[in-house]
Amino acid sequence: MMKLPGKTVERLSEYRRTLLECLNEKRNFIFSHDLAARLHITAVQVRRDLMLIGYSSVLRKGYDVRELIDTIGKIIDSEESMNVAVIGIGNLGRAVAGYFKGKRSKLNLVASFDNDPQKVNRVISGVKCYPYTDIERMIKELDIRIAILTVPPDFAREITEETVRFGIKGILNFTTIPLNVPSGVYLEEYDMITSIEKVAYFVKENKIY
Amino acid sequence: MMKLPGKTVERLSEYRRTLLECLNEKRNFIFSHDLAARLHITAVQVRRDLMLIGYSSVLRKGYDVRELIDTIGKIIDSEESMNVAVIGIGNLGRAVAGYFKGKRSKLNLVASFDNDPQKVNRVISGVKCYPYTDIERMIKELDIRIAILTVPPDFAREITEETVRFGIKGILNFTTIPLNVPSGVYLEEYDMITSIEKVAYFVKENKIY
DNA sequence: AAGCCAATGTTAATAATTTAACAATAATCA
DNA sequence: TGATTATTGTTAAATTATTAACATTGGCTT
Repeated sequence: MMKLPGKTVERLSEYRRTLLECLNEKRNFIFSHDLAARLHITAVQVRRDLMLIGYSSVLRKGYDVRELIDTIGKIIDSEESMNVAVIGIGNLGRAVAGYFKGKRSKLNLVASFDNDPQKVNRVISGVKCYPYTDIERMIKELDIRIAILTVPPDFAREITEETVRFGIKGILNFTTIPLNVPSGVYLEEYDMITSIEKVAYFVKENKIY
Repeated sequence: MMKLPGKTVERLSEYRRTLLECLNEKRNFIFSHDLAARLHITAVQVRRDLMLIGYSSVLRKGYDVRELIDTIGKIIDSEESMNVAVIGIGNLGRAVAGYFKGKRSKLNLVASFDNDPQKVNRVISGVKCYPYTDIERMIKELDIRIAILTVPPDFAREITEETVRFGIKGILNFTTIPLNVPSGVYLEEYDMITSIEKVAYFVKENKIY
């Protein structure tokens, strides 16, 4: 399987999320245009993405929800499950940890890290919290591949450098500090202020006050 | 000023954030390639975006940091400040509220909403929390234009319908439920699971275990 | 002060992404 | 059963976004 465009990967994740909702609703089949409508995109987009991953429905009663969930999993999930840690278990860190609960998928949240003595060595939002001094040991012991960074900005660069040195291969950075990582490490950054400012801009431009 | 592409708006927000960091570092001028490097994009991208907003540096000693911050503000901020509310003041809601603290900009977080009796009528992360029953009154009284949605998924659709009915013009949806809003209301959605799955996918594809 | 250098603004080219168009085909129904 | 409809997979076109190319210009050097 050729490497997919990032945009397509994102949508596949969204398709799966939506399909799982369908299962909840006891819907076993879904048309491309239904799936599209739920995600505010076009049916062509859906069909094209599924084409890219080589999925065919055969039936004309829409896609088999369960089957498609599986197919998407085969593409975007890793063979065995991958371990994840949240670094900085403040409000955002706990929110992230909460999102993992009850979520299927091959991603296991196996640890969090923080320095607050109130938190260290306790289970918070379902994950054990370790002190930063244990980070090297735990990354190796638990085979952690992905770090979700929710630390205060001042601390972001330092901790990133460490996690990378200790073997982390992917970072999702929620801090406001842009990071630099060596090649071979995948970095995804998200700044919620940017999203809010974007909303504000388009609200302003609509001028429907 | 013509309406800008969403991508450019996002980058402008990021430019400003970076420029504010520059001020912290007592840097008063910055070259396009410096700014670009900090954000992992190209210098051409920066120059092109600035061209779009009609900014010229005149100097060849880089952009005047303060001036550029102002210019970006003139483009992406609204004339008077715009009021924002966080709906659902759980972990994620508190994290969002925390991000607002110490942030300049024309966006004021003026309220949060929740139904937990532990939270209602108290100040949490710097904002007063109101019960959902007050939502109509407060949106109008405080002239709230933007809602940041951080409620449990089951509640997302219902509360969205209400906020829109009561006059909200922009929604940033952090829940896992895709929303539908009438035209005239701007909707931005972000699902952190998608980001994490994207990271996992590219880690897997790199295959540098 | 003349000439070089470095950085900019802008147009043109390229690449990526989305959308449109349409042929193919299973399901439906007269 | 045969025609019709609805939906799919896929190629081609259009759009959007990024990058390259380059002329311009202020500053610096000698």
